[in-house]
Amino acid sequence: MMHPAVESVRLSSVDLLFHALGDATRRRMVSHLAERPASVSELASVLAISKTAIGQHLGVLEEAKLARSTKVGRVRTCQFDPAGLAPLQDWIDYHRQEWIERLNRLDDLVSGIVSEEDCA
Amino acid sequence: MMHPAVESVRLSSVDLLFHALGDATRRRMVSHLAERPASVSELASVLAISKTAIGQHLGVLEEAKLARSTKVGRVRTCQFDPAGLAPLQDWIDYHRQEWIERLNRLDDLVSGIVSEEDCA
DNA sequence: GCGATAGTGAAGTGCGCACTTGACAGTTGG
DNA sequence: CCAACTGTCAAGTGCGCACTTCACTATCGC
Repeated sequence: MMHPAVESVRLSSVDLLFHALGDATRRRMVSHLAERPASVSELASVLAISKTAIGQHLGVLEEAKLARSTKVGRVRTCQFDPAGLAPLQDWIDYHRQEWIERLNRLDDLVSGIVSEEDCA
Repeated sequence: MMHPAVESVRLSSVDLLFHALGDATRRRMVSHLAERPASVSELASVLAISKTAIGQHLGVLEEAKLARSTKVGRVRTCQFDPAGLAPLQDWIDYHRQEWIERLNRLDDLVSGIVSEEDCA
């Protein structure tokens, strides 16, 4: 929905994260990397897609700070970075919290009405 | 990547959740609903998209158990359901945990090697 | 009753994006 | 040194999906 020109620049870490994990293949990739680091070829073999595709997904995961990779010799080793999940956790906490505060506001409102009734 | 026929049936709650929250508009919708319940028209006005689009997004959010809605008279009121975030939280916790265990296994391995060296 | 408002259904459109293929460069081991 | 392997780039393809428009029904306020 956003204009492409707007979307291409300055995407928040939350946007990057949700977009990265919104794809089932990338989620499987993360799950695999959480168990152990892996090369591009290994991931391609496990997930049954081309090495090119793995490279593209890896780019997205790295942009979202969910993975890092280093190339030594001809093999690039990818690893999961759990710290990248933090903004996602923050988003969840924020919305849970906002919900709780909303309930509190309702409680205050209700109890206010009740006490008024008590006075009357 | 998955075959359509496979994808259409039996999607896990995690899949539904990440797909639902993978869209920026639906995330804004959730954020708004976390503050207060809203009607379809109100959401359409706030997010500046058609009421039809809101209805479609609402369907996705309800399928993911992130929102509920009830229609009284001609107005449908939508509300956020924070409990729906649980599987997402579980997913995060699981991957954090798996990472920690991986580190522990590495520690064991390293200390094992070190003690062998000590013996030699 | 009537005009205005709230929502739903069907049908279409455009584009982003996951994925492929094919060609290529760098690395390794026998 | 050559055959096999690892990864990357460029260029395409197909399809899912967010969104729209139009038409229609149901409900509200006056």
